[in-house]
Amino acid sequence: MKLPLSFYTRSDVVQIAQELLGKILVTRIDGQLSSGMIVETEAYCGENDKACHANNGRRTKRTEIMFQEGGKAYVYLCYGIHHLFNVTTNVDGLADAVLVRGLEPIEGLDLMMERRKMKRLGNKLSSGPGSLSKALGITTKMYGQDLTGDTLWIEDRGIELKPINIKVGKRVGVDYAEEDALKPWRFVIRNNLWTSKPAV
DNA sequence: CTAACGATTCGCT
DNA sequence: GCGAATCGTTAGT
Repeated sequence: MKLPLSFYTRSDVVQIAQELLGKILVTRIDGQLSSGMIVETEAYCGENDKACHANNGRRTKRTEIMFQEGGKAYVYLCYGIHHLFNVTTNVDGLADAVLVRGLEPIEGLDLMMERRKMKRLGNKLSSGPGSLSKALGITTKMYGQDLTGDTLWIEDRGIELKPINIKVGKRVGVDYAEEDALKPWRFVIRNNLWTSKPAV
């Protein structure tokens, strides 16, 4: 079943990041379905987290969506090349988000491989935030998409993870955030092939 | 208006 | 393992 708005509007973004492991991220573009299980996430908190784009009152055109009510897609371009997909959380006025960094493909394998221009299936297909966005066809056109809509959404298919199967670590690529770079806000599924590089 | 840089990936060595 | 690719956003002039 599709996750309800109430899943996203809760206040503990770190908790939500952890719960998103094992959920299914789905896109439907031009009638074509593709999906995968979320195997890696990172939490970003608007208040008190220098790694977050919206930290320190930076409410700009780009970060605006994070300040609104949760349950929307925050997509932005990184290094001029890669589209990174985030889920916004919390209530109106609080800019929290969860970055999805790894996906285990489930449906639409051919479509994903075509988008990624890969000849053979490999874990590079959708591990890493830029890669999975491209595999699912997520671009900045999806900015602000409602996750309770029918283009881009997240499902719960009853997959349950025990705490022992979840690894926790510091976030990737945020060394500039000083002391906040050390926060244990990265969650990955243990022994899953589809997580991005540095295993915690 | 201008300049600097990033929540990265890929290809080559 | 290392470096280039590449452009929107941001902050400062």
